[in-house]
Amino acid sequence: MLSNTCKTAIKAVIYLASKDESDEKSGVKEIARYINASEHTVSKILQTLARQKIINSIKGPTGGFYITTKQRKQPIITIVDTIDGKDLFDECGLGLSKCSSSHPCPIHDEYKKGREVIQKLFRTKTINVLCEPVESGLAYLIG
Amino acid sequence: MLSNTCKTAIKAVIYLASKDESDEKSGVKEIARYINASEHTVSKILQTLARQKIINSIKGPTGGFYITTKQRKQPIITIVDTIDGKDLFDECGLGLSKCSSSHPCPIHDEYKKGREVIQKLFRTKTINVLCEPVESGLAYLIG
DNA sequence: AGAATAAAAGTACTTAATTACTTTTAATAG
DNA sequence: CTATTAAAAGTAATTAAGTACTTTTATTCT
Repeated sequence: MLSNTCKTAIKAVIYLASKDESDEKSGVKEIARYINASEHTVSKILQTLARQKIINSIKGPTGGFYITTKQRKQPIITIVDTIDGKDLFDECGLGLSKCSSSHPCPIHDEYKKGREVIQKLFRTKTINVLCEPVESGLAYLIG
Repeated sequence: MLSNTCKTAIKAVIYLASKDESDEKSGVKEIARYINASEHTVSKILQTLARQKIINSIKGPTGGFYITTKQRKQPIITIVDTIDGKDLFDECGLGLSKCSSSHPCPIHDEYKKGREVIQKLFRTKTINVLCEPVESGLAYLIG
């Protein structure tokens, strides 16, 4: 469903959002180590997200990436849209080019039903929600 | 969700299954032209499917690919499993490695709900079902 | 049997996705 | 104001997915 890059993006954002202080900054090295991904990959992804104002970045010593309280209220779909593109949830399940609601393929409606559950999930659940189990630590999720 | 190769596979099988006669054989050229895909790609895919006995092939003149009445009763998932692999529907929606039903991530249950609608669809709908609108022709679907 | 046909199979090429490396720029601390 | 730190940005290398080409093998028809 989601690309690997997008999954890494979500993990990195979860890590940032798991910080108690809204302005606590994390370096790429630290994040990459924790989520077990390549430093280079993580920095590329976080740069992209920062450009879209989904997270923030500060250069220089004591710099790093962080996410504000307000930004934590964004739905997860903002990450997905930025990394995987906006039409991930719009295509026919079988890739039939001429399938549409007015000319549906035999599985159109049922596929749509499933897809919409997932889409709604990404639209309504916020980044905050992903950090809920933070009391018991996030290691079991993204470590 | 499905890879492009897998979508092409499904289209090719729909084309085969749209033939009235169970033993009516179609050549790669004809199939590829109809579903608007590369001949080479289509033949690779069909060879794979034939090896898995999802469809059949006969060499030589008057040869080609075909699908029996019995094979048309197979669920679509057999194609998906063969082309995209068996664990397409088993992963966590966010790619969190340690997410599981006993240690679910915050969106685990809801994501699973959506995924299972789609999975069930592929498990229960047969190849036959995809050809139901055959009376009005398949052109609007795969042409 | 020999020629012709069409899939099988193996190989090579192309493109896109992912990962790695290098240089530049901004910010801070001494 | 210089050195250091860390992200930004651009480039290059790798990997995987998809597409193209070539040779082989089985089958049928003459």
